[in-house]
Amino acid sequence: MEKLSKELIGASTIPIILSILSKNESYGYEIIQNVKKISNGKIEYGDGTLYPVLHKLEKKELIASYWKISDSGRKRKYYKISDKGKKELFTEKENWTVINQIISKLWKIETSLI
Amino acid sequence: MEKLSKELIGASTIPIILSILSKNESYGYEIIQNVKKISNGKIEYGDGTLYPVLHKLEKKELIASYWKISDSGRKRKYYKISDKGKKELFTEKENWTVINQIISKLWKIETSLI
DNA sequence: TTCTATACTTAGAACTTCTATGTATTTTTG
DNA sequence: CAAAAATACATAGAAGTTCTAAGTATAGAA
Repeated sequence: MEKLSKELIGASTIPIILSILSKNESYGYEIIQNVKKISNGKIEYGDGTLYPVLHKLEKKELIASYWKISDSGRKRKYYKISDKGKKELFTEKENWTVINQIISKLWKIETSLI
Repeated sequence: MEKLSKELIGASTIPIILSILSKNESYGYEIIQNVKKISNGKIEYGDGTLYPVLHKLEKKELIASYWKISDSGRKRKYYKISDKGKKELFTEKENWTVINQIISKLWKIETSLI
């Protein structure tokens, strides 16, 4: 199985990021690694792709950030989900469920005709 | 439940159109009505949205078109899925399944932590 | 005869993400 | 110790997308 299509990646990026942040605070680089791992390499965000998305989410106040110095002395920008972000995530989940139902309905009918 | 997000609509448009055309030949206006019905009004393509997508799919040779005059005398441009389009639909289904697994995995973990 | 529904087209606006490039530090390897 | 690789973030501009809006045209209903 190959990489996923751009459209699907695009549609899933925000719900995925919000989901990850709803479990633990995290920072850009770690999110990229995490998503790669979870998806078995099928989703690999470029850093130039993810960071602008994080900035956008912060601007919309769905997440908030703060700088932290790690033990190694490395600077990391941590992101945390906000209440608004949690609500948004809930809505995104509902949407995803609905579209899945529509699509699986279509595909079931079709399969039965083949 | 409201209308779906643009991103999800965008990601699902091509698989949905190809699915519909894999069952029956159809034309733009009918596809719009059909999707509206199947989705209980949650997906309502504007005509200015759907037609360019059909043109794009035709240019990529995933579908082919021909004009037909209906009994009423009205001109309709019918679209038919091609072999290439069927392959594409298959790939899209695989992609959709994969992303669903990734996402539902994320959401399951999260739910169990709440 | 006027309005609504049917039917298609396309230019341009608006919005996205992705590529490419830049900066900087820490860790690993030779 | 020096070089290379990994870690970490930022952003301008390219490229691609869909959506809005406006236009054309005909059939049927009121």
